[in-house]
Amino acid sequence: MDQKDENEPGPSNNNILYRIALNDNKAGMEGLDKEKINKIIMGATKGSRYYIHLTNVDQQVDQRIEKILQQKALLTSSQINEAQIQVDRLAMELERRRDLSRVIVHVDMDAFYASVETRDNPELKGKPMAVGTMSMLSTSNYLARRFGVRASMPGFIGKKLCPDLIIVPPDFNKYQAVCKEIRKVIAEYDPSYLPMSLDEVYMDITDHLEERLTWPEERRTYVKADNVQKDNSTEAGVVMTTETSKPEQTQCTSPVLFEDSPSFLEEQNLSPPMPDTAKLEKPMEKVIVFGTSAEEAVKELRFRIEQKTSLTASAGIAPNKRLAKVCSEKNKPNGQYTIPNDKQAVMDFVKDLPIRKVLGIGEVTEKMMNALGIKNCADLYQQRALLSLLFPETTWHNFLNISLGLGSTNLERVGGRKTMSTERTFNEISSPEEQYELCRELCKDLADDLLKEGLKVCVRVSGFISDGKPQNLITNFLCVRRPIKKISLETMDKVVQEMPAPCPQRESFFNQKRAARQQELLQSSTGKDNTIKDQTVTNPLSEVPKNDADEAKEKPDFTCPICFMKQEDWGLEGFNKHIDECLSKSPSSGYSEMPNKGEHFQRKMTANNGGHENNIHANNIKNKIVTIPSCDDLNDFIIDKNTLNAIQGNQVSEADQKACNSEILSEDVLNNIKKQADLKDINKPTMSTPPSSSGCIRDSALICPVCNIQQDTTDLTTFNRHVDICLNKGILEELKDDKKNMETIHAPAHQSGITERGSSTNKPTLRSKRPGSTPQNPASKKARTSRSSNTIKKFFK
DNA sequence: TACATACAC
DNA sequence: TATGGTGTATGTA
Repeated sequence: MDQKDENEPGPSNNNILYRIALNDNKAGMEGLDKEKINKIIMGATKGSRYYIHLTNVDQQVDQRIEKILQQKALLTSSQINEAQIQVDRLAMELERRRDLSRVIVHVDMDAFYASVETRDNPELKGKPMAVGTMSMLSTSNYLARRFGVRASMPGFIGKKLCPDLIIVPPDFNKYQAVCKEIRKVIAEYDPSYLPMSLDEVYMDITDHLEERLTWPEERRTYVKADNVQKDNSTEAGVVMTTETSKPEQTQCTSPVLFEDSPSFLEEQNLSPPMPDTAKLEKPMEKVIVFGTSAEEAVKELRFRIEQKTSLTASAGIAPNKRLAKVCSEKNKPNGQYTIPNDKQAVMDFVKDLPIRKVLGIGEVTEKMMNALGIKNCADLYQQRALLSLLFPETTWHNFLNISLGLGSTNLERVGGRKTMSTERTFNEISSPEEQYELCRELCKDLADDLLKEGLKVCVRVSGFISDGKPQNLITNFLCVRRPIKKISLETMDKVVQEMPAPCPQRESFFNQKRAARQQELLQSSTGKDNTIKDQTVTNPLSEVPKNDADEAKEKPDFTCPICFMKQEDWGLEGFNKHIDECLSKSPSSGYSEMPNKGEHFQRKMTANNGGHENNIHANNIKNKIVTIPSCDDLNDFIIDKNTLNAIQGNQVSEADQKACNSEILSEDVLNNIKKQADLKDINKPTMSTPPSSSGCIRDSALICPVCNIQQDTTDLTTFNRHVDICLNKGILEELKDDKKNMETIHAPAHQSGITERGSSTNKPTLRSKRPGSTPQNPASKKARTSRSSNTIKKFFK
């Protein structure tokens, strides 16, 4: 491939440069030397893992395209004609329902993070800067954009493009504070605005406009504030009598946004139209009267934001969210664009609109569409019948809506957050210690996040009931104990001070070994190398003996989980070989009896169970993590067994010496327990624990931590059953409440004043304490459960 | 249901 | 040296 091709990115090219090359589809990036910039980017990218990754991903997309083209080739004209009739029928129906009654505004702050940083640090003025890290830039200022530096570009490439680039680490607390100020202004125009991120909101100003018509002029009149950063005097009607502005203050275009790029904007004839009200355009004018139209109202809004924060915003005004979003990009920065509420105006606008400009059409979709000869919305409409035959219903319906310029006017946020997750990108790590360390970090982060959100985690583990199957316990215990040993202590410390030993139940090392061996036997004739050893090495969580996160740091602990012999001189290979041998010697049942050689472990379990080693069994272990919604926000989570097991595994900590049962309870529950029993004593290893008693409550009366009632039993199983019922009762009560809410809550958001969604992005809804359970999203509880379990579970796979 | 993919910011 | 983190929606096996 020659250089020329490589520097002409485009989805139709059969290379991935279009993914890598400068995406200049951003305000402030017009007229750049793309060839030069792309050469630098390519130089920094080619051959990297990232490049390889992109190549792979792109190949998959190409395959999809290939498939679609094949399907297309098979279509007959009669099929297409028939589809055309169906699709047009739907199009007519959609047209009939077109809603042109609302005035929707999308407000988008210009280079938000970068502008905030520059505003707060005058030294950055006039210099190319970006907010982010060497790995990733969140945004760049307009001067940096002239070098090709933009958001979603790694900082090190930014530095290559612009060696003087200053990279400022993000300060989200600061942005949040600014965001709050901005939203206060926005709420005056639409208390039910819909925040999408810190720097973006949708508003419906229809009601405001209606009301605005009745306002006297004073109410639409503003005076430039003396200090744009202190805008307490910019309230309409107030500032008229507060002569705070000074003659030297000129028309207030943002000192932050434009100080570094005015000439560029002039060159491009993109001088910010803001505010283009005649009076405002006179530099020395102090008093500004805004009109009553949508445009004027939005200009006023942007003016006030700028007065208050010294930051500029751009806006789009249109009959629906989709179009408003496109419009806000149109005259960025510091501009606005309007599509009147008129069908013809909408269609005219949409006709030449490149599909990629539409929210939801990304690189992949664009490439697929291009392969079908579709570039803009007119093409999209043209090909509607074909698309209906090639794509799933939801997808082609969406395409049809896009091509007709249709979109939602609903600013209600459906439900609250559905998942919470933590992830980290890391270099290849083969060391188990590092893997576990990462694992621990992730757990800790997630637990912290859960706690920050007011979610409480309740983990309950109970019962080592004698049933004659001790090996399950042993193998599972060994499997999970070490790898995840510390994590839980670190992650859950904020909930509970000390954790007794858990009894993890995830797929054991032993089981995995056995399964692998069986598979190996099955496949031995095929000659495939699918050895246990391989699995041992590739599955970090099955690498029990070599993965002791605590001990391996000092020296590897090669204690065989089958025979319990410890041999520090073994290498990994030797160790695996030994395990193979041991496994091949072990009875096919594998778990039917305590290994004779297991003295080491037996000793531990003897200690754990107060000397009742013969009663150590595990098939009755109950593991649960329930994260209970706090009284004031967010979701409930029910984390699945595997997750719990993993976390419990970490909680083992000094499990060898401690009791095998544990309870990790919510703070409230824990407090209850604390009142009833001395936790310090509870967590101390004891040799006098009755075999069936919980390690947590063995020295005190069995008082249910949920209902707080003393149980008339000393039998742990019975007790646990009771606690189970109690916990479930709680959930059932919540479900009942939800049902009640469904029946009683109907008032639309705007009827109840400022709504949650208007007040905070992070706490998405005020309408319900538990947004996921609101009538808007009755099924979300289940969904969340599944999602949350997935996200955590992934860490332990 | 679980997982993969696409997308946004 | 080096290409993020978090969340949602949707399709598919």
